[in-house]
Amino acid sequence: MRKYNPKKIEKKWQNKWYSSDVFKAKDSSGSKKFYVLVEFPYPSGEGLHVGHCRSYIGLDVIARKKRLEGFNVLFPMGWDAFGLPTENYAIKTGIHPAAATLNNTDKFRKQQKRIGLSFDFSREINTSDPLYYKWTQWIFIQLFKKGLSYKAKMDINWCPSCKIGLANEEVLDGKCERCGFNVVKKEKEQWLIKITEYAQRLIDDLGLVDYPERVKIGQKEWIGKSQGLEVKFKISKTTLSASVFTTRIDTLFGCTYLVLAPEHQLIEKLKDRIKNYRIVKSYIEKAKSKLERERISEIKEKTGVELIGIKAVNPANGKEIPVFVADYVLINYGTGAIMAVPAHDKRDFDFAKRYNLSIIEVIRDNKGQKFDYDKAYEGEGFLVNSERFSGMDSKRAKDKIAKWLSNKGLAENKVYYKLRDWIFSRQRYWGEPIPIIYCSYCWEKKLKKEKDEAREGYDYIVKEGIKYEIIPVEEKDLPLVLPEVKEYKPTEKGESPLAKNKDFLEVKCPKCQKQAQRETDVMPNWAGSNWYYLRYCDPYNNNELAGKKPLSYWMPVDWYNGGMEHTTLHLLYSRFIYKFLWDIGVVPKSIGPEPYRKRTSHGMILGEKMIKMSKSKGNVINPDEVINKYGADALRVYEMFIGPFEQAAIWDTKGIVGIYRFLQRVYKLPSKIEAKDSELKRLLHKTIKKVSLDIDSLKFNTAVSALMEFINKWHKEKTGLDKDDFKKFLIILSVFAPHISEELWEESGFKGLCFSQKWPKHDEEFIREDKVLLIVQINGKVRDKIEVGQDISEDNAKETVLKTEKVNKWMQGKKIKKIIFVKNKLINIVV
RNA sequence: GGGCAGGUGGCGAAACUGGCAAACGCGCAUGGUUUAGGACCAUGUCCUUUAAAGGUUGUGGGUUCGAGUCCCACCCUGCCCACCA
Repeated sequence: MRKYNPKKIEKKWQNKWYSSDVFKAKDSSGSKKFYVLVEFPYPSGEGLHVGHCRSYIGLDVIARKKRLEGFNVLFPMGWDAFGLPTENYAIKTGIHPAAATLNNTDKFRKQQKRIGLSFDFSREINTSDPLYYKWTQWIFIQLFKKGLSYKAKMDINWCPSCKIGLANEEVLDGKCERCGFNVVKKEKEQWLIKITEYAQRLIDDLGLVDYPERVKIGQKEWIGKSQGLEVKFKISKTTLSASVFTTRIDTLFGCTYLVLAPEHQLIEKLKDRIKNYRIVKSYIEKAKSKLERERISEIKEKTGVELIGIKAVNPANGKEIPVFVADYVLINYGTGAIMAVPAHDKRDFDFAKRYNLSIIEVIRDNKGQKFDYDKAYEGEGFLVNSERFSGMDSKRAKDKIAKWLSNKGLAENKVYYKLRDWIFSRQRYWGEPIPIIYCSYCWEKKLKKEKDEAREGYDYIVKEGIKYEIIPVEEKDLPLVLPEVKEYKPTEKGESPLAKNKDFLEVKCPKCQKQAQRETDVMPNWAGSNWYYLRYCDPYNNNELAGKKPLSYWMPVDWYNGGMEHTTLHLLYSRFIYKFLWDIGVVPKSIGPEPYRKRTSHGMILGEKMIKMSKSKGNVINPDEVINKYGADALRVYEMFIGPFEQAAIWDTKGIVGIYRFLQRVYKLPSKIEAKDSELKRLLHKTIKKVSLDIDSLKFNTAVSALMEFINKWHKEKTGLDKDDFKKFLIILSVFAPHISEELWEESGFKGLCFSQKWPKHDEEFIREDKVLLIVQINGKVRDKIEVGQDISEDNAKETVLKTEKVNKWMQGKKIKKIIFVKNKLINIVV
């Protein structure tokens, strides 16, 4: 009796594959290329878990199928190795992050090979390798040279526990994403990247790519474009004015007060005229020091202080209105000031109610329902109480009022984005050192004119009263290697541990050779991961980020799959960096302005009761355990069978048993090759058709079930398949279960590897059925099913059906009103 | 508060442009095989009912010869974002 022994089979084939070059992508090839990319993992100490595998296996199926279809496939793997967990591990254990990383990547690679993934490991990259991050630093320098990176003092989210500045996206609910500590505000000098400059293009070019609609929506929402009007409100008895941004200029007549953000500069300018300045000042101080957490929890409780002695003028009607400072207005969106229309904005309404401010209805909904002063009406409608605009439709009023104000020079069209510049500094150790040098001598040498034109943050910085010129490291001196340090912890002041390393900190200025200082911040995780797919095209190039020739051949990425959680930020950042590199000609123009042609996202794999798998909950499933028990093929097929690829799925180890049974059944079949049976042949061709279509549309689960149905049928039949058809079956099976397929291929005496055959095509001739099952309905209810010839005519069908016993029984004493006939499917008699 | 995804057996899930609801798998039940367990094989398994028949896709309505699928209203779950003017 044959026994299915996955351990033996899998080891054997993995040895063959990984010691040969079957998975290697060839840079020059006559055939068409196909670039399949999966997000590279952060090599944590825990190793791979079954969630990673879902993406790898799914795209491995795609990659293998594309190869069988004759494409020259690039399917690479690498490591996103910089990052906090490894650094925290170093702080705890004293083990150098590089050593830990080496350990972890070895582990990951080994695990991936145990699954039989067809990655081209000869192109493996590692973001913490100086030969790689040389180019990450190089990109930063190019950004700097184009004025797209700058240093600015800003309030950052500071985690007092991790002693690290956090990006907005790392703050969840006012707490540090990693340690859960409450985040506070802290002013720090940070490097920023001007992604905002690309906002419009990042929206527009979404039209060029094949992403799921929800991903496109996510990107657009994050960029948050809004088109509106910037309107000037004069401050009474002064020459000053406050600009506000609004998308609802049609509500202008309902504006009954103005609100400034606490950080608004106008307050300082009006200092002497504000009668209650002390109270205002203390409100501002309090607002500024508020923790993120408090601000969020106080959304419903809007607070503010009136600037007594100050009035603004509503440009619509010349009326004087009060001015407030309140922290529900944000300094970093729009102009940092708003015109408040309490009748038609919920936030303004809440505020006006609290401080007893007047509320004037100016928009009435189209049903003409009167405003009830109970809550704001935010919809559109027609104008009331708006002088000569009253009665006008709100859409038309927008244009009219905008024109009227523009002609008076009081307003202009404006577009704002929610997207902010990207904070690119981390006061940490385990990251790419930012290749910047600060030289005070160079600054002093500058001509007065140059100094006048210089911008802080772009050309110079000020540190403890001294000005320094910002000078990028010379490109020939890259990589700027991350030095050894004694301690990996940030300093008490919250500086990078690099600041304590004198050999690193002190450097000769590349311009004047005098004593200068290095930047000690490092880059965030994103830095290495937003251009890695370019490096795979040419991973060993030491003169360029990647050569033009391999880039032109391989790019763009044809299919990129990754986690749902990366579909906004990682995707946006990497699209931006790509566009920049494309603009400066590093990436050939011919590739086009987008890096990824198609993006898909796999769903998460959850533990029991829909709980996320995590180390702390102890419910992480390690693929090794599964492989030890059932084999890699079973793991692969199970992960594809578990549910729709793009939806979350619940892991159930018991479910693998069914897959194991299926594979076992497959293994025992070969004795049945020989005889011919047209029914089985027909099913095979149907199966080929379904599996081909399903894989292309990411429906792996139904593709697997089609394979099962075929095997079940074969298992029951007394007869088998001929050799050619058996080959076809093995080939379509091999993308899911490559080891067992290869073994059976060899055992059957077929030539070459199953891996390098041709993907079979189904033959419609074989699929065609002579007879079809016609559903017979009476009044839409199924009453009978009869077998009729393919393509039977309507008249024939009627005649046949009306003769049958069952139909006659149901028809007794009833008249036919109508008959609906759907060819080869159904006939419905309406009585 | 906004956006997105989803709601179908005991469970994971199928159902192409409206046309046999529950394919495939797990689990369960009965029988066979086995020293026993496991494994394997066979049969059955949405609900009510012996059957005939009827009912059933979160709830309520609508369109249609016909609705899990389309339209309207509502309820629930998950994820993401959140004072963005």
